[in-house]
Amino acid sequence: MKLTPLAERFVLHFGEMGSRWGVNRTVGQIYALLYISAKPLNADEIGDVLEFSRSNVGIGLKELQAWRLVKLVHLPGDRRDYFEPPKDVWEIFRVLVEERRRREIEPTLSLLRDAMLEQPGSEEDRVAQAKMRQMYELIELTTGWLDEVQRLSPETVINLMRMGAKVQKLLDFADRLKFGRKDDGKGDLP
Amino acid sequence: MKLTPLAERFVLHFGEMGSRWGVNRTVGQIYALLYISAKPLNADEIGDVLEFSRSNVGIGLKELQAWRLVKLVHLPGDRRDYFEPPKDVWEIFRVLVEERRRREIEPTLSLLRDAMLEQPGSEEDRVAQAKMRQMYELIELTTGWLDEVQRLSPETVINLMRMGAKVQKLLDFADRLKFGRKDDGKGDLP
DNA sequence: TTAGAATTCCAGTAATTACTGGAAATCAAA
DNA sequence: TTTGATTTCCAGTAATTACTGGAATTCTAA
Repeated sequence: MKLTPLAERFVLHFGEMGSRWGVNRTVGQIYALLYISAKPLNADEIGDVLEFSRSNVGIGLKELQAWRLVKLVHLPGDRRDYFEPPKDVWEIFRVLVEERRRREIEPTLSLLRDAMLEQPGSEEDRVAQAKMRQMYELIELTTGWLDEVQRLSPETVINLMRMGAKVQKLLDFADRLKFGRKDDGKGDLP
Repeated sequence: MKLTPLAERFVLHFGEMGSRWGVNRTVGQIYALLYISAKPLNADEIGDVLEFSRSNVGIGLKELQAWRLVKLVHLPGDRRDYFEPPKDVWEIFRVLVEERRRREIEPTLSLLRDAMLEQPGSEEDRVAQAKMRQMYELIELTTGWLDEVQRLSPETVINLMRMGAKVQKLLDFADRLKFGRKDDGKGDLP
């Protein structure tokens, strides 16, 4: 089996991009192939199309499962493992955010927490701890916000995003109405 | 010169984390060192503390400059190049978001745009194009929103983040007031 | 329980990426 | 200019990471 030129370009691109995210070329290509595939694929089909060894495909699929970017499914009357990505692109986005956070952010937060608790042994340590605290607070704020956003429905998030910076103006407006002020000097709705 | 245990832990951690972002251990360590340092450092000092060869430090610093994560500064009466990160942690955050977008997102958007314009050669191509369009729309929405947020002041962004999901409720509230409705069935402020 | 099909593991090898030391180039002050 | 200090470039080498094919294991249906 062979890829159409369109599919091939997509697959190769994700192979290259994979290396910029913590996954290798193989893994990127396998994911891209599954993403645009009309139906779930098994390891043999993937290896056949991408010309990877059977083992290499196996390893790649295991890594994608660890990322929760592909799911194992079974087809009736077929013992082999088939794989497909989550149906909804928002679901994929959510999983990506969660996994990156778990792998990259949480260990850093934990290190920063420990480091901040330590008794500084010198003036340099005191400066270093202050910088670490700044970083910690920024990450805490951002991830806390992400947590809250993830609780909203995709539709709500889409709406909020479509509003963009208008949110701030609307909030000013609501604020004024709520507290019955005439004008707070911060401008108005368009 | 030698690092305090506190600084060393931080530096080593960022070395490991570097590999999960597209930079190598060396680059991660150099950045971490500069970040917690009380004053700008030159290449010799960095190589001395981290025990890297002079060239290796040079390459690492060049990469960090390409990421705009460190700035070149000069000290009066000293010809050597000194380096320091942007002062404000929010500035660092902004730069990181921008650079990752430029390197990882823009090339993908460009590929997707091209691919979507092509005449599908088969049913598979049509399916693939539909998936690509979904991905494209999600990325467009998200990056467009990011653009708008980046125009706000850090203080405003901090405030919005602190509000978290309350934003949605406040917006419903503003919406109702604005259009003079008694109740739209979507709930109320707490 | 067994045969056959599929998956996982593993050791050796290939490919890639990172690092070093020295040589060349650049730069600023004299 | 020239000199001395500093930075950049480069080729060879080391280290890491990825890949392969086969062997061992697991699993299911008969």
